[in-house]
Amino acid sequence: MAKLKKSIEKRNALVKATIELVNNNGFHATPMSKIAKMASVSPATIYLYFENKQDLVNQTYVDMKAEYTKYAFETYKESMPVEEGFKLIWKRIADFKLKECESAMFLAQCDNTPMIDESSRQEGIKHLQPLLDLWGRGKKEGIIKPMSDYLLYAYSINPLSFLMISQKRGAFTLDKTHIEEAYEAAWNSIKNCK
Amino acid sequence: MAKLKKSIEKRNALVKATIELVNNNGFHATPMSKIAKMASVSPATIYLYFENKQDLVNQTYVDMKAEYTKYAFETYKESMPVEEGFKLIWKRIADFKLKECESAMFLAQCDNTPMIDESSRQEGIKHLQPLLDLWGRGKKEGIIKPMSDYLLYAYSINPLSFLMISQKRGAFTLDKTHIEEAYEAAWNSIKNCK
DNA sequence: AAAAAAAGAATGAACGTTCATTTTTAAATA
DNA sequence: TATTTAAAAATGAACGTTCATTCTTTTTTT
Repeated sequence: MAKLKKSIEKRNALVKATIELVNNNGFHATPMSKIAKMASVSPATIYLYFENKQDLVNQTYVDMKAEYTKYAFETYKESMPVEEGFKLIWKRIADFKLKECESAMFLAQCDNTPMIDESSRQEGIKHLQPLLDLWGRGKKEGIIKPMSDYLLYAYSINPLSFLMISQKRGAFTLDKTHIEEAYEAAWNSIKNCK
Repeated sequence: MAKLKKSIEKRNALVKATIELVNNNGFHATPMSKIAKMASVSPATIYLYFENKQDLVNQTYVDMKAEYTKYAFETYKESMPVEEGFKLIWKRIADFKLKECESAMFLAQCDNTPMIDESSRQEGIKHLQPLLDLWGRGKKEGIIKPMSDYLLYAYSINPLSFLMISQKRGAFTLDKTHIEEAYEAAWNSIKNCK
């Protein structure tokens, strides 16, 4: 239970190394020994902080999901009008995916593979609640299409992951103009056209 | 070089087993021995058809990408008007992701991880050319927003991957109505609003 | 009967994890 | 404050296992 006292910096270094190695080589090609080396730690030390490799990846996922949503909702207030609130959150998310590109890449990889345990995945989803609440409000007010949240997410949020990955692969560069265009496309796809 | 003559059924069984195991367990947890067992073949036999594990996964990826795009463009003709052509291709893609769910899942996993060699990834991209040509035509005619192809893809095609994965995870079910809504959202996000 | 294909068993390397030991930290004592 | 001491944290080497791949033999095909 009480696994605290131990150096939080060491834990962070391990999480960071995990992200970097999994991003670049994939889960299947990131041995614990490399993670340890990159974190300047003995392989045995990893097991003081994490149960095993799966636990390390699970915790890294949940940690990053929390960081991601914390950033996304930091400046949002439930009192905001729907459109303003959505724009704000959307921009924060776009911002995060550009600035904290490593974390975002790792999340994208986890979300599209079976590498994370189902329970950790569920835990990650919980953090998105404020956005779902905002959409619920938007639907009630007739501002947002009365669609499944999955559809709303697929069209207004998820495309950013694809763009981020394309950018990371060097295929193209996501600049300010692109972000504006992307926001328009996102909003157009979920807003209720009168 | 000439690796033909050998049973094509055996090769297909290996590719199919690879897809199923990687989909369910991830690359890191699909040993060659399991692939062999599922394909009812000796582990050594795999090496008559593929150079090594990486080559097996690469070829599986390129094969599935070819199948995917063949299906997507099968009924499309370049003589079609832009909007009609897009709708047709979009529906075929949606159809493929629902019917050939296993292949589509595998492709999604490959596209979001570093598990495929860059050269195979490039080869896979080539197959999308007809869609890019259609978009080029649409932009010239002022029907489609003058955006980067990456943005067009991110908003009009890629969301289907997210929906497919959500469906596969049992989170929700993608029915006929959803597909119609999804098409509207896709078209709204890329069409040029006058 | 020769060649090609397939098989199962064998191999060596790499991996996740643990063990035995040392080093560091912090509390207790003088 | 300086010294001692016990617990906690950290380590490198070792362990047992699993894996991708190869080797040798058998089966199938031509």
